[in-house]
Amino acid sequence: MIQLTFPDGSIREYEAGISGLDVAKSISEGLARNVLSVSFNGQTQDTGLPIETNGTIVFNTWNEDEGKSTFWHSSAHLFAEAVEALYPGVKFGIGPAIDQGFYYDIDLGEESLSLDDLPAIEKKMLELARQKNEYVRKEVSKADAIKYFEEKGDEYKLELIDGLEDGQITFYTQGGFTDLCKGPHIPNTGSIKAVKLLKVAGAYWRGDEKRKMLTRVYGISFPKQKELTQHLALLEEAKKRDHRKLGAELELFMFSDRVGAGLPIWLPKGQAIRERLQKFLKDEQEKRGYKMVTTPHIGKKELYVTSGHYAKYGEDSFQPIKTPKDNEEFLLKPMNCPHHCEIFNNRPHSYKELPIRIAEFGTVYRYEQSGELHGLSRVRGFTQDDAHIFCTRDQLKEEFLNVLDLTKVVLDKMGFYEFTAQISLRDPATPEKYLGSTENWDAAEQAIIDATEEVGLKTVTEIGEAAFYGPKLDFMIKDAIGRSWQLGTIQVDYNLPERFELEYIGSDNQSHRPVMIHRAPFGSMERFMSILIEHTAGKFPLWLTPEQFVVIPVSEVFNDYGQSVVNELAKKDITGKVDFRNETIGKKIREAEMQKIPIMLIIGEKEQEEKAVSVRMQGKGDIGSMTLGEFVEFFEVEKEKGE
RNA sequence: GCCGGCAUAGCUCAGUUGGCCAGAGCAGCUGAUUUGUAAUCAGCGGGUCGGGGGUUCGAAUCCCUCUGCCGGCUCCA
Repeated sequence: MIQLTFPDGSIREYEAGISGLDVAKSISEGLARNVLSVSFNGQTQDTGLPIETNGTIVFNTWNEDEGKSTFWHSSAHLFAEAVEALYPGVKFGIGPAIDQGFYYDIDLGEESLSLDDLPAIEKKMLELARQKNEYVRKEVSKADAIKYFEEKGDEYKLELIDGLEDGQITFYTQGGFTDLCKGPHIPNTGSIKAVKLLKVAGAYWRGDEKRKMLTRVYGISFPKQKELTQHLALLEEAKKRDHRKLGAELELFMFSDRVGAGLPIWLPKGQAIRERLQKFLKDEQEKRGYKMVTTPHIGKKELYVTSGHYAKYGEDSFQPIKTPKDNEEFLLKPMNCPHHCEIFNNRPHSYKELPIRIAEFGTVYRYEQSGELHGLSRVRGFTQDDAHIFCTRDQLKEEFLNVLDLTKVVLDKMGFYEFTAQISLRDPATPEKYLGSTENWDAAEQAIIDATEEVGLKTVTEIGEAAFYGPKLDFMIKDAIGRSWQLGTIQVDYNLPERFELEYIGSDNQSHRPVMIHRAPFGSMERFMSILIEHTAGKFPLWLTPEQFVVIPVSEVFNDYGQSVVNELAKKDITGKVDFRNETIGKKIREAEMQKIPIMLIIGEKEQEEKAVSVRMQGKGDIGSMTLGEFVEFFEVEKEKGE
């Protein structure tokens, strides 16, 4: 007999060799029907596999991430089966589950796939799913595995097998399709009730741009049709919120082919928001001892040779600008930090001055590959809400906490209440990728870990994601429709102080090297705006929105009163304008609604007599009439709500 | 950069297998209308069919090339 511990802590006894499915059955029929895979001692496996020893067992159903992942992985196999049935002779790369669904890479040979071909594959998948074919696991020897795929002529699977150890190779077969796969899989195809293939795209074999481009098909599947419908509705919603669409509609920013790809141009309304964001951050930073600076947009090439960026990125950057006579070379600045290091170097520093916090909304230029450009979230010219903190090693943790606090204030203000922090550490296996001593790296990584623990931040740790000069902490936020984005970043750097020979005089009258922290709570104004637009769907909170209200007179007779309302409100720092156009009020309201102006003030004879306004809120409709004084109070309350 | 797709008026889109002066709605302009909570009516103007080259008696439509955009891949100091 073996003892199995369940998630609730209870323990039950079973015969050794019992399958996960039978354990589930012993609990309830419903569970047995819904279990997709089991996690035994933290290892996910098929429900049909025997359990031989004592341990903990977790049942993964659709409600668990593990369950979804198993379900989607099995769906990828079903997809491959359908593709093979419709396109005989194709070869397969890999087909994993991802966050939202699955994909499979296919070598179609002479064939090609377009979006129009997908419905036929979906249909085939559902047809095969209804056969309720079991996913049958089989352990095979390496020799047999090679033999199978040699006969099939699938060099991709052979290459995968090449990297596996004999004795650890398994095949899974469902219906007429067999795949190299370590599993686990759901019991049978019958639970896959709804399928949608979403995208066709190219993907390099093994992510290597020198190797063959395969056709990747992305899809998602569900145990219920209703869930697919909901998912598609969510995708629809995301499309509506697309910042590129809203940015154009609300006239926040634009691009111009003549100016160049990836070079955003901020229009007056976008700029108004941008300035309010910057003012907010500047005020918060001033409270925390930051000093603003301005540095030029270009710098001598040697500056970046010194910083190490030239060696690392020089080839892939905008190339140097040359002066006409002396042939000096200048680079568009890709970063602000070398300039800020020179500010630190401007004069000697005592330990008593530290930490020194230098902030700049610094516009930088980076050559992003043409295929990378995407709205405001990936551009070639952008403004970082940058700052560099120069401190002693002993101050590192406290400064880190200070930055964490600032970041939290910023996220709260913006309405991002759900976030995690990702700690990116170096990969000890590839030390050649990193600059600086092991000792310094250890200390920096420890400072980040300690600080996040001290404030009880929810964190995930990623090995190998560190920057080349130091470990970092990135904030991952969840937006209003549940998507994750990476926002601000905090990075510890021992490297630049070394390269720029930064020094301060300690209490011992000796020279010491300061530590540097790079940080940007927004990340960049451009990227942050893109996320904010999609998070709010263009309905910015009152304190941020470029036009807080519009006055709509019912006829031009009341234009003068309308202007006096605007003037009165301007005194209270409430900004808006009168819509003087000769249009019906229905039309003016419609346009204000579509422009997402939060407040419409309709005025006519009654309002003029009573020094009042009739208030309509965007998306909510008419909320009644109030005097101007009452409106100012109402506005302040609404503004607080939005914060 | 790579693979695939797309590019018609300011915007959203029609334009059948190459064939008369390339269309619609919205926006714009002019005029009428003076409006009470999501589109008032009428008239008018507007397009080198993304740029360049080619095939053809004839190209928005077919081919090449450049630019830009979209979906991915790779990359992201």
